[in-house]
Amino acid sequence: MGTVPDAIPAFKRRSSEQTLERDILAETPAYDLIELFFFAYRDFVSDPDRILDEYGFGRAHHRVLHFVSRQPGLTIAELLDILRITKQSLNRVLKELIEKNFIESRMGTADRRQRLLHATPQGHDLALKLAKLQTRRIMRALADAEPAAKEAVSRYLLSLIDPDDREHVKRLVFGPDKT
Amino acid sequence: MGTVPDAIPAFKRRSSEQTLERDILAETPAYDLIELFFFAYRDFVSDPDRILDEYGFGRAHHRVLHFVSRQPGLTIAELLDILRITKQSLNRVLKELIEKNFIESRMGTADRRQRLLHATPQGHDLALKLAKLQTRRIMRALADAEPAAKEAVSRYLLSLIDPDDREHVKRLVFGPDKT
DNA sequence: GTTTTATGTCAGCCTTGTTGACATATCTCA
DNA sequence: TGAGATATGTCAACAAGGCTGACATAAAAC
Repeated sequence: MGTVPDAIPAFKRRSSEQTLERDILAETPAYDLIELFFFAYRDFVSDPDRILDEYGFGRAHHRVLHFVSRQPGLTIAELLDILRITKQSLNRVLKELIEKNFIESRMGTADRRQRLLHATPQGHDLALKLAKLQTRRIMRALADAEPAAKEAVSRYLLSLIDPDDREHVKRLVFGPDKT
Repeated sequence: MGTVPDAIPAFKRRSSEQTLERDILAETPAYDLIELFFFAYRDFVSDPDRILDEYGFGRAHHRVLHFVSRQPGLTIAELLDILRITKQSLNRVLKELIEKNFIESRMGTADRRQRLLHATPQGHDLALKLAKLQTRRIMRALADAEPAAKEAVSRYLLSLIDPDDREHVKRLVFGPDKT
């Protein structure tokens, strides 16, 4: 089947490695991973929907609240960079989150043009509630897997991200301390 | 740090296992996996956007074309079940795909009320082009990883899906033959 | 003091989701 | 065979959350 002769076992590579190489060259579509990613993400983001509905929020609000709650003092520019939307789109949902007292916007101290965003106690509560909900799903999935799976999945997801952004995301996700 | 004494090494469990258990009990948010999933999906679905634009299509068209191309003879009902949208939403994009000759709708033979959807050659070409684009990203990510990563990632994504849907998705993704 | 930067805001448009109501053809079953 | 269920199509209205373009303000930077 492969291009490597069977005669010399030492030269025989593992089957998955052969498969990988063949797929890269032929670009055989990875339908399984494409579709599983679609279905998994669909269900993953749907968990918080019910709760958000109760507050009159949508997924856009969730994303904003999540990152502000995770990184107190986040600026508008940084948030725009994370979400990759326009400031007009951001402003619509951010305004609502501020009006309903889930997020607070403080003037920057070093640079007074900046707005430093902070979640209010109410905002942190909601963000945590939603994160726990998604964590439950993640933990259930990891419980089925080998202990090494979490590391493998993390690496894989990180490698899917645009190379230019990878360092940025690493700092964001794992903290600026970790090398 | 742990609750298990260091004195008897045999009782010491692996660190990742301890971590997992603690996180399940305390529901410590899995911020890393939550956020990596967000960033990875953001970049993953953005690849096809440019190409779709050239055809005047959006992501909704992509999803429809993908599943029809993958499963010739798919019915409207089955497609609605996969995408979890309303028939009105589906119809809008499906109509455009049919008008522009990327998808063909044939009357069912056994049940003539059904529409059996098929990608045209043009439709298959576009679907394949988009799938290859996403596959390139996936393969680059897997190339960084150990050979066992693909299996681990597949399992993880599948386990993230709602339990009720898992069998359905399995059949869809891996084919109805595989047990 | 001029220019650049960070943010806010108005107005309008697009895609893609929603609900509700109703029409048609076909199948199923008593 | 005739009543009801089913698969699909369609009209209308609406909402969320993207987008562009234009313009305003305050503060920083040079």
